[in-house]
Amino acid sequence: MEKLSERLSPEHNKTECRRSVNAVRDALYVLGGKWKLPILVVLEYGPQRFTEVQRQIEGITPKLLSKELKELEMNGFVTRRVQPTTPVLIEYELTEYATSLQGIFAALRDWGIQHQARVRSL
Amino acid sequence: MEKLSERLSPEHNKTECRRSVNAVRDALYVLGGKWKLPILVVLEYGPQRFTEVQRQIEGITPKLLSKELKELEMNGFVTRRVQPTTPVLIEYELTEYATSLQGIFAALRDWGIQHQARVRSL
DNA sequence: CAGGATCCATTATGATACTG
DNA sequence: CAGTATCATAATGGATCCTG
Repeated sequence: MEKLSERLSPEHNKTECRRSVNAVRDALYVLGGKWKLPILVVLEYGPQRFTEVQRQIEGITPKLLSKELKELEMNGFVTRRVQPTTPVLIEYELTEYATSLQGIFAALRDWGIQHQARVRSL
Repeated sequence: MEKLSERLSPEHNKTECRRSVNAVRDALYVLGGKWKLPILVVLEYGPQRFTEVQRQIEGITPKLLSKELKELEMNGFVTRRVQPTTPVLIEYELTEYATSLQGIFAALRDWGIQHQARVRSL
């Protein structure tokens, strides 16, 4: 891939660089932290209950899962739906807006798989 | 895009889900924290000195920058090069392996830009 | 099941100042 | 310039118990 630094003036280059950094930082602002991305990836596989999500993400405690889910809900990535059955069934699901994150999920997943292979080979 | 949950059995689905979560988690393990990705994005624009990097990432302190750079170096993403000029010139640059992260950078940057536009429109 | 409350330990991050 | 040292706070984690 062509390096940006080879085709742009130094000044333009820095401006571009900051723009990128700010975009990435804004993305990380809402997706940052240890658990948000893993939680979203789990929910990508369909609506799931609290305990289901907890089981898929080994290591997370209910306290943290609860907190992260609330933040994701506030940021419009997740919906908490209560099914009025008996007993009540509570499911978390991705919002329409969250589907815009698929590119990020895919990139992280693909790289993670490559990286796992690399680490094993060392 | 087709939903994974619509074409796979529930069991296979869960296995796949965990695989994805683990891949993402392993990626986040080396890229996690508040500053690693921003630092790598800056260095994508060419080798740069400590202070240069610091200026591009507003808010980072030298302590954190130093710590993060060391970790990135240990993980094989960054090289610290000392030019034997007078005075000495120290530059940080991405390694070959770090270029495998371009997909992640691009995904985060693109989404971040979209997200900025969305936030502004609210 | 779906969490909330509490208490404590460990990290992570931050502000400021300082050095070779 | 390229960091280090010191001090402080915030975020996160772990254990345990509790409730509608």
